[in-house]
This record gives sequence, structure tokens and C-alpha cells, in this order.
Amino acid sequence: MADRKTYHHGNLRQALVEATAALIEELGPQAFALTEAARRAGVSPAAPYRHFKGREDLLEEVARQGFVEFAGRLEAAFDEGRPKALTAFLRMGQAYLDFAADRPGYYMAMFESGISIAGNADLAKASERAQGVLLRAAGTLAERLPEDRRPPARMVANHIWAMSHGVVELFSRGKPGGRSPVEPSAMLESGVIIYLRGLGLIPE
Amino acid sequence: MADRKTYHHGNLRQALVEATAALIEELGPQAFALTEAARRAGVSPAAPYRHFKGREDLLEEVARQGFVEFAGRLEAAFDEGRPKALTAFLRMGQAYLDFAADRPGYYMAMFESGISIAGNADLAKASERAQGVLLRAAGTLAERLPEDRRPPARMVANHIWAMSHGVVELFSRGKPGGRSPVEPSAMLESGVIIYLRGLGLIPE
DNA sequence: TGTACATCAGTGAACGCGCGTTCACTGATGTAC
DNA sequence: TGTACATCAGTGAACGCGCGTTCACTGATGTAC
Repeated sequence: MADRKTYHHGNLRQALVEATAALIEELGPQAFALTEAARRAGVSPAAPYRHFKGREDLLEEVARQGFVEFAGRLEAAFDEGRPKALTAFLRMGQAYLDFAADRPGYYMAMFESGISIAGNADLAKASERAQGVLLRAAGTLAERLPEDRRPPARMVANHIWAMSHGVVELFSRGKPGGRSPVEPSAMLESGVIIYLRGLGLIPE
Repeated sequence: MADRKTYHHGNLRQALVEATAALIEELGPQAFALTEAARRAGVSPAAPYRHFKGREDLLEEVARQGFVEFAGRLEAAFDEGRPKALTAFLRMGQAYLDFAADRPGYYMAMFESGISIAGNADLAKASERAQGVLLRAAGTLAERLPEDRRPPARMVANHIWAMSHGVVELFSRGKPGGRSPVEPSAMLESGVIIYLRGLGLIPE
């Protein structure tokens, strides 16, 4: 990536996005430097300004692409609730963790960088799409309960999202308590199963 | 804080800790500057080096003090499970959110700053104490179940911690999806109640 | 196919900035007698 | 109570650094004819 034959890069915009994601993974979402991303793409520090308004704009694009892939993965994992809504839902939880593990730089840009999602229409759209997947999955699940004990899909989606995000932040990167003896994926699965049992979606 | 009568500050160490917490709250845990903390304490940029080894050391002290207060609040809220283990546990969940809301700078230093907890003995001790409170509370709760369906206290503690942290990160600071129509505290409470029902701790 | 030219995507040097840290120093405080 | 002096907790100037951004520029590409 650092060398290049031609004067024109050819794919600089995307190369910068990927270099930035790698940098965020290494240094954290606030410490990444536009200059350094340019260096890794084999380009002068001024070149990024042909493709992005500035540092913030680049960061938002990383997050946006992250949300797009994230939504796609969640959607594919849920697969419209096939073959059973319950197993599909658990599969989606694993996809959540897998994304955070496979694309840490993107995940951090999305959820830990402090960017303002509302201030960027494309970004907001991508974020909403991802949330929509979660919401529809929760709705599919909730529909299996009789109406008088059916929880709001939004609430279920938020609870599951919170637990998933918490597992990623606290246990997936060896952060605070050091190594947990339990794998994050097992921890999320057991948590979600207990939660769904509490909703009455899984029999004793 | 910016002015001072005497040549000696008198309480600079603590003033720096508090200024740093305020800065983290404003700028995020990676963007705070030692220089700026000194400025706010009304002192030259070299003065902090009389009290801390450097920037990292100061950040770790903010986190350490955070863990101490955090543990104290959780412990007080749980109050040995009085009057009932269940209500005490829910009260502890609220205390978790209250701490994050009242002391955001400390919370960020503890959980979002990327410091290495294991590398600092005092910090590790404070962090473990906070985790210990959660763990004992989960144990007290688990004991109410017959042995053959009693979950490991560590697992319960981790699940609750993950959900609490997730609610703080995703919904307490208006972060990704913008304003949620539900209060974070209501969201955490309903999530914990459903989870505990799934464990069999709350009857249908 | 060839040429003129507009447009695009880079360069490289420079800027002002604030940062973390070090250094020799000095003013204030506390203690021994 | 007074004095000498060690220690402590600040100062202020300086350093080297890398950052984000701007600017006039130039090499490469694409298009009209």
C-alpha cells in the first residue's frame, strides 16, 4: 500500500478508509491521524483533501461503511427468521460479536469515536438500517407470544443490543477484569437465552 | 480553580484529578491534555510532574478514584441485600447508571480510556473491589434458587454488568440512534427484570 | 489517429498550534537546635 | 522565640514532535473535434 507506480493512486478514497480503520484498531478512535492514514496509503498529507472534507469526514465514512457491512451481516445471519425465529435470533447475536471481532476499527468508529451520527445524512441512514434489522428480528420473535404478553419490539431490540455491546466492550477485548474464563460468544448466548426465557419465548 | 493566592497550591494532586475528569467529560478520554488540566488548576504545565509520573499516571489515578467511588456506591445501594435481595439488586442497577451519569469523566476513564488496568496494582485492586461487589450481589441472588438450577454467580454478574454498560454506552449519552423515547433507567430495569425472570428468580 | 485543452488527482512546502516532557531555578514550608 | 537549613512544590522557558489544513503547483487523464 505504501508504494505506487503511477502518479494517480486509482483507489485512494477506499485505501484511506481502510488505512484509517486499521489505525483506529491500533490506536483507538480518537488517536488516529489523517496524516498517518495518508502515509500508509503511500500519498502526501494533502491528498486526502481531494476525497474528504477533513479528518472528521473521513472518520464518518469509516463508520458509514461499517454500518453498511454490519447491517448486511446481521440481516444475513437472521435470514428472515429461518428455520426458526429463535435459532435465527441467536445466530444474529453471534454475528454481532463476529463483526466486532473481525472489524474492530469499523466497530470503534461506529460506537466509540464520538462522531455525531445525526449530523450526517448518509451515516444516519446506514445506522438506521442496522437498527432496523435488529428491530425486525425482535419483532419476529415477539410475534410468537400471545398479544397480551407481547413486549414492544423496540424494547427487546434495545435490551439485546445493550447486552451485545456490553459483552463486546467489557469482555471481548480483554479490557477491564482481564481475561474472563468464558468466551464472549458463550457469554452472550447464555445471556440472551436467559433473557428470552424471561420473556416466555423459551419453555423451562 | 484558575487563581490562587499562595505559591503552593495546597491540594494540587486532587485538583488535577478533578480537572482531568472534567476534561474527559468534555473531550473524551483520549483527547484530554495534561497541559490543559494544569491550566485549569491554575498551575504551570510542569507542576503536574511533582505529583504524577506523566499523563498516563494521572489518567490511571482518575480511573482508580472512579473505581473506589463506584464500588462504594454499588455496595451502599445493594446494602447486603436488604430488605429483599431482588429489590436491592435492582437498586444497584440504578446506582450503576447514576454513577455513569453523575461522574461521566471518571466512568470514561475507567471503561473507555484504554488504560491497562492490570499494569497498575492500586488500580487493579480498586477495579477488583468493584467487581467483587457485583459478584457478591449476584451470589446473594443466586442462592435463592435451589442448587440444581442455580447459575454461577460470576455469569450472572457478567450478564448484568454487560447490560448495564451497554445501556450507558448506547442510550445514556444520546449516542447512536439519537434520543430513545425510553429513559435509560427504565430500560435497564425492565431488562434486568426480564433476565431475572429467565433465571427463575421472579415468578410469572 | 492526432492534437489542444479542460479537468482531475496528486505533490511538497509551509503555517500555526498545542502537546508531553525536561531542566535549572526559586519561593515557601517545616524542622532541629 | 529565633535562626539555619533541608526539603518540598512550584515556575518559566525551552525542546522536539506530529498534527490538520492551506496553497500554488504539476503530472496524468479524458474529451472534443
